[in-house]
Amino acid sequence: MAQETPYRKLPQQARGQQRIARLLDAAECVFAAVGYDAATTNAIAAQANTSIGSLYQFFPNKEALLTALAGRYLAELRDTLDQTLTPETTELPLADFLDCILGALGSFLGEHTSFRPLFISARHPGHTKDEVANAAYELRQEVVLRIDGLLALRAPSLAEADRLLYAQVCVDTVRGLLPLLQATPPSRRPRVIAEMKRLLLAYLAPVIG
Amino acid sequence: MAQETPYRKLPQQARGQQRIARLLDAAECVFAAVGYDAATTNAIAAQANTSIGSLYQFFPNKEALLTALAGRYLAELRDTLDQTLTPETTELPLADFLDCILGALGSFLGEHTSFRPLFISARHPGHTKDEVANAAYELRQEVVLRIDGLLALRAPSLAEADRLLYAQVCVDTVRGLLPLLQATPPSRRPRVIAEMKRLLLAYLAPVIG
Amino acid sequence: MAQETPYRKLPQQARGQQRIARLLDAAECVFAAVGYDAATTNAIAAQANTSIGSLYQFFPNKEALLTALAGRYLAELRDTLDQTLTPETTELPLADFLDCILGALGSFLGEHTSFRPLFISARHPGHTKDEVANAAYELRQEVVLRIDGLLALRAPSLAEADRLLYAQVCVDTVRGLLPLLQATPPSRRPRVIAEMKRLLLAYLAPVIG
Amino acid sequence: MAQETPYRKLPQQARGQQRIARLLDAAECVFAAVGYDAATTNAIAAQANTSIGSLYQFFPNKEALLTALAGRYLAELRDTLDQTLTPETTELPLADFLDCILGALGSFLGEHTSFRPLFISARHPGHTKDEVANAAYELRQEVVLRIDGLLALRAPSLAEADRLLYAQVCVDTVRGLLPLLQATPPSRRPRVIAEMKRLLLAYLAPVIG
DNA sequence: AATGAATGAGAATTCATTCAT
DNA sequence: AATGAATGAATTCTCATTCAT
Repeated sequence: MAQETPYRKLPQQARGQQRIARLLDAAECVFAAVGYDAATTNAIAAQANTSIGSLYQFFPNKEALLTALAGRYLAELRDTLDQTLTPETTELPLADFLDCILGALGSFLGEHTSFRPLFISARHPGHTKDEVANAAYELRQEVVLRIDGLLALRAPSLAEADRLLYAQVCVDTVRGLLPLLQATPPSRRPRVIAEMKRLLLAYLAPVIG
Repeated sequence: MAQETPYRKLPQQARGQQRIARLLDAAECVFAAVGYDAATTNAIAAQANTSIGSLYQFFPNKEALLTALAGRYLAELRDTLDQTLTPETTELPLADFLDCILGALGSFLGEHTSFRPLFISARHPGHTKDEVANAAYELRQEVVLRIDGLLALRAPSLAEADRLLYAQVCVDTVRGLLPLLQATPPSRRPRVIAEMKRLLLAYLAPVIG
Repeated sequence: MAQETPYRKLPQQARGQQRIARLLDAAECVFAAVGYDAATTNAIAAQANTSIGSLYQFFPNKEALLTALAGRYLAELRDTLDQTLTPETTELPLADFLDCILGALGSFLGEHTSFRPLFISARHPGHTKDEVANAAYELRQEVVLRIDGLLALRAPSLAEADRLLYAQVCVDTVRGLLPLLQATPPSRRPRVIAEMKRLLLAYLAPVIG
Repeated sequence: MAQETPYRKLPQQARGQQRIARLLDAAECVFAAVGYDAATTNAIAAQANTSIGSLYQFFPNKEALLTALAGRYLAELRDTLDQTLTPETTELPLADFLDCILGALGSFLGEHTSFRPLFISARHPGHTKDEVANAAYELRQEVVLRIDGLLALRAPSLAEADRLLYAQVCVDTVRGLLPLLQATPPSRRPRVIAEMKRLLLAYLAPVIG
């Protein structure tokens, strides 16, 4: 889970920091537009208003952009979760607790559109080189661990293995339903979200107090 | 849903029929090994022990291989579902009913390992050219419609729109959980499957008799 | 100028003769539609409602189709010229004589649309493999020799070399002007043809009685 | 007549400018040797001592090379015509006037051997994608317009439409005769050129003062 | 550091021609 | 003879990555 830093060199100067941020913004934009495979490093450099040479000054290869982008998402995701999922959340009734979690995730997804493919993408066993899926896995695991932590507070008597399983099932269920949510016209999305909550509530209620 | 036949020409000779099958087998194999994007038509031809020219005699391009493969899966899937999901299934208690459905899908997935990526792959809004996701969508919709049909028999009083939504939620939930199942070591898979069933049962019980 | 017969084998049976004719018709059609280079032998076979195998039964390669087609044109051209350019033509005033020649060539071109590219195409020195240009050259030479023959009757005192040069200049001039004629909207074509005649008349009058 | 610049990107570095020139030289050479259709981009890159990647860095496709080459010819042609066809030329007797024009064109053709195929090539109606013919058309039209302009000075009383037609007839006549000139052994070329002049003079004398 | 030109392996696809049936 | 499947060299073009300036 711990990974080498994807950067070729950490720039000391502020200008470099900005350039990295611009490159990541560009990568986010291009990945979101055409997908990781179809994205070209030249297009990313162009989108960032830099030269391809500069891109490779900071990132050793295309995958490093993805990794760094995932890292940035991870940091932002942690921030969001830190702010919305406090230990007090644990005290809420289960339905409200779920609302909190789904709300936090939902707003994050809403604000980081290109995060969605990363969050959704599934690992295909065998495709060892599916960088997107690997990066996605790590991001989801972060959410899983958060939820696991909250469940631990809320239902201390649960066995650790069970708790982790419940958390994973919840996250993967949400992941599975996200495309349906996307494909649904906005007017009918609340209904889908309601189903999502009902599903998770029905699943968790028997095991969580 | 029905699409133009992806074949360039339907071979009149038996030899050609076999070669098409061999090419599809090869495509299945290569797609499963490295994914659609990374798969090369040359690799597929080689895997099929044919020349690249023969491949293009029957398939106008790489996408056609995927489409044809999805078509073959669809036909086989229909067969499997026809055999395992009879109207009588409807009479079973909900838990057994779910066992049937999940069992059918599970055995199909088990026998067609490279079908899984297709079944799992999600559409990323915006990537209009994501052929895998598009093909996957059609395959899943077939399952959705089957389940919808069964639900109609089982709970005739349900509104059609609700029924379809329930079916979609179930299928996408399973889709979401499949990677978890894959990533779980075989010894612990029964537990995951049990959770899957519990999840779906808890979701459906309140709305299905 | 004499060339090997382009046919792989001269079919004894009438059926084969017909098939050859059909193939040449098809080649004419396809060459006219997309040009020699872009024409594919498969397209020609398809247009002829035959199999590619049959095509190669009669023609050893693509060039042979062109050669045979040129041969057929040559025969037809000779027929046309035989009928329209009789020795009596020689007796006419020069203007009427030119009318005859241009009329004969014009009607032939009108009836054999795909003959035009062949007639027009120029040899590019150096492109030794420009089959179209080579075939075209032979066709034009036939016309040159005819005109030369007529000039010999009409102006017996001319030196042979001069006569041939005059004939060649006339033919190449017409060849040069044909694209202009084609590009001119039909309503204005008579004007272009009139210029063509004026040009040739002004050229020949001083040297031909 | 003005067309989009065929270049993919205008190189900012001097090195790139040189490389473009080298690539165009190579294209000129290869086109001249085997013709546009048979020329391969790899051969052009090799001839230019560059990698195929560099070629595509500057030219998006093979046609762009032709277009750029035609553009270069056009610029050079304009220069040549500017220098040789001054308004004073108009004052000369018609025979000398023709000498000037043919001389200018002749020397240009002599110095740019691979320009000839471009200048000669005819549009075949229907072959919409005949890039060579299209490029050739533009080059010839430049000459036509130049001659038209000179005729306007020389014979101001001519109707514009007539003038343009005369100019076109002259250019296409020359175009038609060029292959004959090429095919003639050098020793006899002056004779052919003399005929060419006699032809044009006889054509123009009645209409131009 | 920054730029962007240079590289070339590798991808998809075509098509003339051969050959098994 | 007829059919059409099989072949594979050849072609155009891409793009991750390196390197000279």
